[in-house]
Amino acid sequence: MPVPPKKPLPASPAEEPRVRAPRRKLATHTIHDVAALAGVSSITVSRYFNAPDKVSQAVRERLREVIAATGYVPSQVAGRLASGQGRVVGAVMQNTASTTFADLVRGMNDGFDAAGLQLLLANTDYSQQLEERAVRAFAGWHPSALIVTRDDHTPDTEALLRAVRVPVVETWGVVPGRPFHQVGFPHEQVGVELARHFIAQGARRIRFAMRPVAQDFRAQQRSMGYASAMREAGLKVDIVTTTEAADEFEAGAEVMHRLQQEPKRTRAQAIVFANDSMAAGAILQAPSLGLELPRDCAVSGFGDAPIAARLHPALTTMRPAPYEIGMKAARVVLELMAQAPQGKPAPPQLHVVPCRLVVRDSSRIVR
Amino acid sequence: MPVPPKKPLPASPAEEPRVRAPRRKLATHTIHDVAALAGVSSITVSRYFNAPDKVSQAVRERLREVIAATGYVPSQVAGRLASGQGRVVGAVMQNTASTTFADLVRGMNDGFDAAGLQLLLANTDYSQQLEERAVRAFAGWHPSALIVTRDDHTPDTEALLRAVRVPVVETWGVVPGRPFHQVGFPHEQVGVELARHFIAQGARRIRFAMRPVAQDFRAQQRSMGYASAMREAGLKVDIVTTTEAADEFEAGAEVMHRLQQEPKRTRAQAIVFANDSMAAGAILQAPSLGLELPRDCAVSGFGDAPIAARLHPALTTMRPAPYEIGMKAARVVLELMAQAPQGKPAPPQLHVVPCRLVVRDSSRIVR
DNA sequence: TTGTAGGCGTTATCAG
DNA sequence: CTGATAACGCCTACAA
Repeated sequence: MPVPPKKPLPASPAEEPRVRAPRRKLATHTIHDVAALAGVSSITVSRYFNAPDKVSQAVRERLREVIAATGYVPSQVAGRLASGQGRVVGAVMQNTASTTFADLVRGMNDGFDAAGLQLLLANTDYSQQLEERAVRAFAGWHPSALIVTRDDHTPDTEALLRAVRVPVVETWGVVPGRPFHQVGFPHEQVGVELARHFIAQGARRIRFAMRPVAQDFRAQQRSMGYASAMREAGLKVDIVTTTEAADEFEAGAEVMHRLQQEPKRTRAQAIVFANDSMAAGAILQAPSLGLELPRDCAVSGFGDAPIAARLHPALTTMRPAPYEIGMKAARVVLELMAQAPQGKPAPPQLHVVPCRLVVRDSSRIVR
Repeated sequence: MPVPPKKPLPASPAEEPRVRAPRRKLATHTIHDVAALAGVSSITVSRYFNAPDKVSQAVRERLREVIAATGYVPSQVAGRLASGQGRVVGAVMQNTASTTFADLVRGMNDGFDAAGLQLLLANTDYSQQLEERAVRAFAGWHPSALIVTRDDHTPDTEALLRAVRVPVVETWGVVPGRPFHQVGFPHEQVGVELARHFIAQGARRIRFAMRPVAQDFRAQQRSMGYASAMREAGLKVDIVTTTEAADEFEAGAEVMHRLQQEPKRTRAQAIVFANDSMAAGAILQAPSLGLELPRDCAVSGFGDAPIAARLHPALTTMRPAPYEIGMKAARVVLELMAQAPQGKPAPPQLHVVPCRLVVRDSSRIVR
């Protein structure tokens, strides 16, 4: 006869032979506590949160009170495990600190928030290694989608992205021929438009100026667009790269120094700067070099930073729409989730959120 | 004889009368799959990830191969549920899009990343309502801590913050007498230092200029510091507020317009701008108004934005350390987690990450 | 509209 | 060093 497990000695409460220590709990109140207090089953409480219409008015009222009294909040962790849906989206950014990328994040966050998806963020400072690490880390959250902000991944990253079997959206730039969905605009086109803007005004010596950081591959893409437009027009491609040390403003100033030292007759009539900060640095430096812009040299930027319009001369630039791109990326993800609950992985599409040329004084070619 | 509760149908697998449809799964491979393939138990696989030293060299090698072959990634969701530790930190930011706050986020992210904590981000655009919503949402993730970036919460939010029974860190600013941990610097002090900087140079008519947005309560705190320093010196407090419509740069320009129209003898000798953008707007606008800075009016900013050093005159400003503040906030959280595994909730402490005065040309009082 | 049974993938506990 | 067992808190499937 097996021993009866219960109550060998009523006097000593610590007598129980093998009581396992209780394990650490995540929640103070659980759905069961709430259910018990309201006199319903726990699934009804679950429905109260996930499908309120399926719960009667009366029960709903009672639950509202109990929940308010206990301060119960459903556990996201348990819920996601049980439902088999992570409802999380991982986004890998190259540079969280710039306002442009910050706006991109804001757009995504707003888009996902409304749909109950939690955005997980990683910052890589343009490192491919860190991107790989981030993607791997996100995989463990069973993301509903992954968003990346570059198109040149390490082979391992690319393999990982396919392996997670989840929609992948490349954002900010778009380039043809990628195996993933893309939301953004073609950076080459930015270079093309700015070059043409100057070419159309009759300029022939047009320079592209950028920093040497291999990291900012988008700037390189823009420079390539510039180059192709120049070649198309039969003009000489003239890309200058600044020294390493400088920050963007400093780099812009350096470009002007160099320009000033060139003989007037052969020097660039216009400079397409890789971004607004460089262009601003150039404009701010010009007066002390005895250069008057745009008479002595027309300039343009990229980004339409708030300061662009306040410079003298006001800066001609291309205005991207980072917030809209982020929002659109979120929408694309939501669509993909709705379309393919499982099975066929929807062919990759290109979503262009265009970039606008904003013409101000700085780009006027003066003869 | 009662029926044995175990093993419902050992012999015939297809005999079962009611086979339930399989439920949706989160993972493609589980820890059990890996364990089976490697010929060990699943707990050993768990140890391989969480305590590798407790697994023999041989087994470790075998597991490495199997994991590489399957592409298995441990489920964060399941792991956190089982371990009873969310290992998540929720951070509520007022304005994700500014570089300063973005740097704050970067600091936190870097700090938490190293410790395996996942940062969850919310953006409120200075809304107290959205802050409350975000805190509530984060509660469901069983955060190890919550980070907020203001000290004036709604009563409900404040109640929520206490109810989660988790360390709460208020960051960016610090003010005495709060019930939560704080990491940052006293914004009043910024106003005090800048006012004194001008007072020490003999200026008597010193103005503080800000936008009317009630939202930026930090700027208000800085203005109060300015005011107290002025009163202390027996000088008149002169706080001007711009019109609604303008952005920061525009607002700064507006302040200069107003200044120009005042009679020279009574107008401000120095202006403490609420931030660098406003000050930059002012400096950029001045020449076209026939004002020469700092001769006609000395100015200062706040934030030490990259452009501050490149303006003419270069802008005197206060330099905060957002990245360091974020990093420190992360450290504080980690310490609190280590200190109080449970029980006594460590008395709130103040951690000041100081803000530095950076003197440049714009603040020179010329007589 | 409400309830029962059981599993989601992992780790804590206890035992070899 | 390795393993069996039982939660963790919720939700899907199915039944009433």
